[in-house]
Amino acid sequence: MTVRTRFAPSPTGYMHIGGMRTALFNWLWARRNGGQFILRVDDTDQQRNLDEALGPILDAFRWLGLDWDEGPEVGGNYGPYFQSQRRDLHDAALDKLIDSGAAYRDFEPPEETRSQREAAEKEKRVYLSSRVSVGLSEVEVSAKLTADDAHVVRFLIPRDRRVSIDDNVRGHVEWDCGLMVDPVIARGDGSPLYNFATAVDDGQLQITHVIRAEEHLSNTPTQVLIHEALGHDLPEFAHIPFVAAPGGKKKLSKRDIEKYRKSPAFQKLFQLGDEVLSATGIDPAEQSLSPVMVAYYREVGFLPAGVLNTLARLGWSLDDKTENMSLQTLLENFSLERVVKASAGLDPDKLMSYQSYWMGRLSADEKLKGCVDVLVRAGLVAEHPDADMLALVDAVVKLAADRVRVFGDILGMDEFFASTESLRYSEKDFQKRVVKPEQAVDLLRELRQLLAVTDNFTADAMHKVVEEFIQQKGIRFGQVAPALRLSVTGKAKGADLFPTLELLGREECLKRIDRAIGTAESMKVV
RNA sequence: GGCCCCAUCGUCUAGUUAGGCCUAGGACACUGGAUUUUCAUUCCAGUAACGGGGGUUCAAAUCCCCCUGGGGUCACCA
Repeated sequence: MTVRTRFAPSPTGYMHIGGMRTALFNWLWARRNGGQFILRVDDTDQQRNLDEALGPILDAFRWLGLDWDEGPEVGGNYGPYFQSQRRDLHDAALDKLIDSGAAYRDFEPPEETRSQREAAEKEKRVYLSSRVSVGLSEVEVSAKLTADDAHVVRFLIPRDRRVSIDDNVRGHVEWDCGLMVDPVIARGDGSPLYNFATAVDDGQLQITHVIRAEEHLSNTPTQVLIHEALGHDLPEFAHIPFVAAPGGKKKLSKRDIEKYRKSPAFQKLFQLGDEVLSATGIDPAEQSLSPVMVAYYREVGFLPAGVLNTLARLGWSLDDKTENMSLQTLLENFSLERVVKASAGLDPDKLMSYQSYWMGRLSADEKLKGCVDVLVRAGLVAEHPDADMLALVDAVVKLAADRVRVFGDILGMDEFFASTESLRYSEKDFQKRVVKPEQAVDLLRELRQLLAVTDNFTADAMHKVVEEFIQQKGIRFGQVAPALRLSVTGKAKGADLFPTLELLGREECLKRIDRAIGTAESMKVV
């Protein structure tokens, strides 16, 4: 039998990173077994703007390179792939269940049901459906239907049974039906509810493996029972652990973003993200983007490979030592057997480590393209840059290769793209390395004269000049380099100093040094 | 609270199905050192875990029981 897996997102306007991991495992399992991966959109609730709500989800799949064999945009033989358009299927299944007596129309007022439930809770007794409507005769039921009495359809739980599954991750799990409430499977108007619609759809779509997050485990007995009543072959189940928040054990959730912002484990990621996002004109506080969403990583300049690698290693391992895995490697080795049972916290440090690894293996062309893209978005480089600009960016990227872990890091090297006037100095560092040290400004002035007259303004030549200068003065390199770097780049850290000077060019360097000297002196006077 | 799930370094994990090769391996993070005339990179080294208690056995991280702890879920949401 062909393996068929599915991912069934509700169109929420964003793709959750944990959901993406579930989707990845589904995709991997289908592809590994030469089967099909299906995207079904669970939009039972009337969606306001489907494009807006579904677009970001499909974008996330495309970005990561996960294709789907059936679903939105591509169609397929088991469609429609929007749950809202499958109503006739649900209706037919509902009729079947009612006719066979597996489900019943419940006319009990909701308030009554609720108060019974509350009473049971108060008395610490298990609540079970009253089933008063089950005793109604056919004539009574049709009378009530004709009178348009409000009702819901409930599935009749066989209370004398136990349901069990042999979960591909969790092993044998069993439930006592005698403890289960008859679940509502459809509203009075016949519109289906999740547990029911899912069973109908999974059956009709011939899904062989339901791979989903652990929080769905408690829905499983109901769905199994509905599958049975509908005469479906039961799919295999695999309940994978959910993705937890960094440093915690709780499910990673969009609602807790503000909490995450303050969490030490998340700090560095947020800081990086805030810098890149605000530089590219996105307000990070607006919450339209956060590390809970896949799009966040794309905007900050992560690589699909880095994100994919991180996701795959969250709850799964190939063996006792393999860490860096491409999608291809994952594809060749993925197995449900090696999925871990315990929930796993997303670790931003490890994410960054995988990311750096894959960034390091990226071709020069792709790296350049990614960096240019961010620079353009940040307005540091004009759209459709000319060859000179491309060459400059390329040179910067190569010069600072180790520093560009995500494309957004290139924004931290704005000194190469800023003019003398617009270059910003880190005030604190400027004080510390230029203003405060005794002779810093004097040394800088002398050095400036030397740099102004070297034959070639190359890294090597400059290196030699500075070398001779400090020997002659009897000082250490550390007494001139920091001030020089700060004057020219505005920062205390950066790529190799001399190649940086060369890249900036003599004229620009001298202007910046002059500006720095001027600024430092005016500060000293005050 | 009911039901269900889970439990190895700070974190992600290997080892648990077939008990001995485990004085518990790897990775990230952290600390120290080397290289780098700055920062970063790179390299080397180090710190660091089987939640507790009972069994079974010649032998238990691995099997059984209990406890503790953590988590998920309990809608006419999906």
